[in-house]
Formats: sequence, structure tokens, C-alpha cells
Amino acid sequence: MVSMSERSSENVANENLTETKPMQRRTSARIQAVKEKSSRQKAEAIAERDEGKTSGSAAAEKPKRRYNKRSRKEESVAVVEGNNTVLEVKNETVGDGDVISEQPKKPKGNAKCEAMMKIKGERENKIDFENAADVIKPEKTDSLKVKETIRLFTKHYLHFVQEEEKRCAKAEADRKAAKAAKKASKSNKSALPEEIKNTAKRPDLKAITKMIQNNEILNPEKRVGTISGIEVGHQFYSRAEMVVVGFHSHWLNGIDFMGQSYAKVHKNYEYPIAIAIVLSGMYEDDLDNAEDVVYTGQGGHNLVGDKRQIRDQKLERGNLALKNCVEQCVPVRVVRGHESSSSYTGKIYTYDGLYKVVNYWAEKGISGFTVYKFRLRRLEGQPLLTTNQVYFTCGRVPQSVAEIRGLVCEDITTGQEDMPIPATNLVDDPPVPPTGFTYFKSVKVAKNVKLPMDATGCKCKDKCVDPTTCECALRNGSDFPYVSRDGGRLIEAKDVVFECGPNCGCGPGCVNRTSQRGLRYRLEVFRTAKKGWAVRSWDFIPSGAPVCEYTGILSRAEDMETVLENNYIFEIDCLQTIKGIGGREKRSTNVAFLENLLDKSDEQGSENVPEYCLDAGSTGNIARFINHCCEPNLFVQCVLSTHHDLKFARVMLFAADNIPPMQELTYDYGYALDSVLGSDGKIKQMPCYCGATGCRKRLF
DNA sequence: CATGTTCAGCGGTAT
DNA sequence: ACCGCTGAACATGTG
Repeated sequence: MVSMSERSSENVANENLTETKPMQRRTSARIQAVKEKSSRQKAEAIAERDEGKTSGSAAAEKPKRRYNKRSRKEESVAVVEGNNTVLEVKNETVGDGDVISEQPKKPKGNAKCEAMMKIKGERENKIDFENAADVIKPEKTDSLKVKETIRLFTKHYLHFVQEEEKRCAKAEADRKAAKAAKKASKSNKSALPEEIKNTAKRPDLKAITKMIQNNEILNPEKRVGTISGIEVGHQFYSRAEMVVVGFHSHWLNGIDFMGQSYAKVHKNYEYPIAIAIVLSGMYEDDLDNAEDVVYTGQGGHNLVGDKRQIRDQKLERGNLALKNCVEQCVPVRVVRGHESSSSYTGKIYTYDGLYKVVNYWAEKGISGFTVYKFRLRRLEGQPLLTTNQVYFTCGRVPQSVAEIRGLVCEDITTGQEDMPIPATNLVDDPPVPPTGFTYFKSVKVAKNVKLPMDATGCKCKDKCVDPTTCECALRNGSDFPYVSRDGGRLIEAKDVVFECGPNCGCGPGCVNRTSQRGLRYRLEVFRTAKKGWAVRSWDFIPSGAPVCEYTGILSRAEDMETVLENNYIFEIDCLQTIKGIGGREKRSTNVAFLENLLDKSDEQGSENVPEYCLDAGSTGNIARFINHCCEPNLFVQCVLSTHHDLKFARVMLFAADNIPPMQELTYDYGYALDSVLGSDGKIKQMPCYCGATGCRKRLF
């Protein structure tokens, strides 16, 4: 290998990317990052930069950038760490499944059951501060695994939604064609079957099947007790989500139990035993039942809406399993279903903790048939089942301007957005509104930047539907990147999304213009104690939905280098991300059209650093208030519509998860550690206060 | 808003 | 290998 110092600046650009990274003269925060971070490499990199400076080579003419990109957290003060994690340990330890399964078979009587609870209590108290870090380590990855598994599920789900939408569109087209054909030849009764097969209406179930086939189900083995990574209060947005994380293995049944087959593996129980139940149609009014529940067993239902019994229930299947739980003191995971607009399915399921099956009895139900009833009591020592967890969002989300506490500005957008964005401040005294910027809804272009507008459009009319003919769909790999459902959702993160633009024949309602329709959710800017301003939504945001664009002044990156300490600069690093140079995650799917674009940019000798950036320092939209998080709920997606130049790609933020109301919106700023240089030329560090379990502890 | 249809993995049983 | 249980999700129908 040629040693670094022997390289001339001219051949730098031709070197392979990994090697050239330390050679970059321009200190772009993300790009300059050295991926493998041995200190030796770092030292070499710095030495290289110094050399470039003094030698006056061509590359060195480009001055160092002295600002910190989007590092507005400098106002932040000291961090308090630890408290939260300790709490988490407590939560996790209570009701730990292993503790339960260690118990001998068939403890007799209640005394032993009580003893079990006590054992757990002692364990909980034993956890000390020093060991806490070790204990929670696996929990961190487990909760992340849960999140990732659900994201994977959503991806499959949206994929099947799209297939379904395609099928419906085709069916519709066929039907129209058939009608037209009939009109054309009236007498002819050529029997084109009007009825189109109604299959596969359940994309959620398709997604489950897919994940089973791919071995993507988390915790495929059933187990008693808690599931690591799923805390009390966890919200599921469909039954299917519970299946794919191994929390409740049926998408239909209320009672999940371990059958005889488990007797071979875990001999300490008499099977079947129930492990998880779903309380559906539980009305929010009977709060008294929160800790105490009377659950009706399964069987004998007529399986239709009127919910009437038509046969006697028998002590078998789930009922038998619950009975065995009484006798063997097996705790049961309890999930409650709630009607809620805060979900794409209209329902939310909350994990409300472990319950003990106290006793059971048979009685004659309303219709005169035998039903089994089970009294469940919530185990002690678990996180409180607060009103908020039962009512989650209700009551907390303001319904009108008058209800907003700490209001400091009614609408920071000055009426530009379709809905007002209020700002609140319950932190400062006196409460101050956000200042020092001008709200501007869309991107402004700097005087010395010429934005191309040369995208050739598709020839579709009204709405693009056929991905095999729509030119814009073809650019995305012969599929639209969005589904229409829920107002448009991105199926998965892409290198770049090609949307329809001004030269397309379709109208604004086209699914391939999903990110062009402005704000869809009632957002709020609120003041935090440690992180400055932050953003949250009053509405539920489904995973894959567009949240907002990052706007600012579209400027040449090199013009920014004279600016000191501008913390609101977003480098348009789409190209670099695709090439795998940047700090952001590499995405999937390479499409022929995109390959073409990349080749073209290579011919132009396009850089390994972003040429353009969005400066939201003085002018910008809501996105400039969104904080960084190491485990964020939004992701960055580059979008092209008016042109096909990756250097000027629009920057959109999409929901990475289903986001409940009032949860802070965050994305990963994408810094590589040690990639930002201060005005003194030294590596600058910035602590991260995001509070995620997997926090890197430093922003850069 | 009520009613109806379809969905597919599982636990158990028979082979 | 087969069969029946199960109630969620969603489409369709009705006033």
C-alpha cells in the first residue's frame, strides 16, 4: 500500500473511498468521519490535514469549515444520568419470567404464591447502582430488537398493502374495461365474470406469514412471564404486532397458552398453561377493574357481532390453561384493547403487566349457557397502572388553543402552514418564545445557486396508478414508493425517492406526490430543560408517513465555511449516503435509473462531500426545531421531483415508527464521532442528551 | 353504525 | 396429515 504522505492531491479523487476519507481537505462534519476509529488513523488524518494546509496544494485551497453543523444543543447544561436506567432495571426485574419458571412444580396453596411475589420483591431491592449498567445491557438490545422487528413487520405490512392496492386498482380497471366492452357489443353476452376474487384482504396476516417463513419472528419460543424488551405500558397497534415479537402468538385468539408439546422441554409445569390474554372491548369506564379483572373464558360464542353464547363452554383449551395457572401460580401477561383514533387500525393494545389468576368458577351466563370466569389480580411491584396508560392520550392532548398550557406563541408559522404550530414554554421564567429566525415554509434558493427544474414528467392523468407504465414509478424500480392508505405512507427508506413533479401529467392527489402535501399533523414546539426547543405531535403519526421537509436557504456548502457557529445547517448528503461515505445508514435497493444518475455524477467528478446544504439558521420551517436522538422515531429521506440532481435533493423527514401523540419527534443527525472541528481546528465534542437506551452519549 | 366474510397458525387427535 | 377453534380487520350494506 502506498503510504499516505506519498499521495499527491490530484490522485486523491481516484482512490477508493475508504482510503480517501482521511484525505479530504474540507472538514465536512459527517464526511470527514473516519469509519474505523483507531487512534492511529485519526492521528494520520490530522497530520494529513496539516500537511495540506502548509503545502498549499490545490486541494488545500478549500478552507476548513469552521462551523458546527446543526449543533444547536450548545446551550445545554449538565447531564443527569443514571436515575432513569435504575428505574428501568426495577421494572424489568419485577415479574421476570425466569424467576417464575424456577419455581417448583405445583406449589400448594396461596402461601407459596405469596412467597413467590416476595422473592421477586427482594430481588428488586438488591439491585444496586454499580451493577445496574451490567444488568440493563441486554435489555437495551432487546427493546431495540422489538422496535426493529416491528419496523420489519411494518415494512412487510405496507408491502402487502401496496400489493392489495395494486390488485384493487387492476380489478377496478378490469371492471371498467368489461363494462365498456359490454356497451360496445350490447347483444353479445360474452361472459366476462363481473365478480373479482376477493382474496388477501389482510396484509397484516400476510406479513406474519412472511416473517414466519423468513424466521424473523422475535422470541419464537413461548414463555411464561415478561418478554424482554417490552415494558409495562407498551403500546401495540395491532394484534399482528404482538405475534411478530412473540408476545401473544395468535392474531385471533384471546388466550395464548403453552400446550402439551412444551411438556417435553419444560417439565416443571402441568400443561396447558396460559401465558397471555387480551382483554378486548374493555370499556374505559370500568377503571376499578384495572387491578382486578373478571375474564370470561373462551368457547361457545357464535362468533358474530352480537357476542352471544350459543353453547356451553367447556374446561378445555384456553379455559383449562387458565385453570392450570390458578393451581400452579403461573402469572399471565395481560393486554387491553382500546378503541383509539391514535392508531392506523383504530385500536391500541397496551401491555398492562403480569396478573395472577386467583380463582375460577363456572356459572350460567346471560343466555343460559355455562361460561367459565377467571378472577385475575395484578401482581404488585410493577409500574403503576396509571390513568394515562389506560386512557393514554386522552386528556393530555389539548383540544383547542385555550387549553394549551404555557403558550408563548399561537402560530410560529405565521399562517403559512395549513395548520398552526403553537409554541409552549413551561421551562423558562419568564417564558420566552422561540426567536431569531423567520419562518418560511419552503426552501429558498441562495442567489449564487441555480436550482434545475428539468425533470421529465410522467404522462399519467389525474392519479398515477400503473407502476409498469408511469415513468416516475419506473425510476423507483417499477413500483411506487408509497401506499395510498392513511394518506400516503412510505413503504421503506430508499436511497432516493422519485416523486412526480411539475412536468408530470398527474394531479396533486397522486400517490407519488405524498410528500408534497404540507403538514398533516398538529405539531407543537415546546421548550425542554436540557435540549432547548423540541417538537411533538398532538396527532398519531403512522409509521412511514411524511412529517415535514427540512427547509432553509439552499446554499453552496463552501459559502457556509465563513459562517461561525451556525447550528442549523443540513448538508444535502444524499449522494454521499448512497455511496456509503457519510454517517447515515446505507439504504437498500439500487435501481437502474439511480445507477445512471450516480454514473453521471461520477463523470462530473462529483465530490465525496456535499456541495450544497440547507441553512435554516435565519430562515426555516418546523424541522429546524427537531432534536437529534440516537434511537429516533423519524428518518431522513431524500426526494427528487422537480429535477434529478442528487446534490439538490429535497430533504424529507418520515415517521420511522408509529408515533403516539405527545412523543417528541427526533431524527438522527448522522454525525460520525470526532468528525466536527471547532474554530481552533481541534476536534469538537458535544454530549448527547437524547436519553435513548442506546445513546452514544455524544452527538459528535 | 350494524352485519358479514375471510383470514391462518395453533393445539390436539388420528393415522 | 388433517381438522376445528378463534375474534380481529376490513368490506359491504343499511337507515
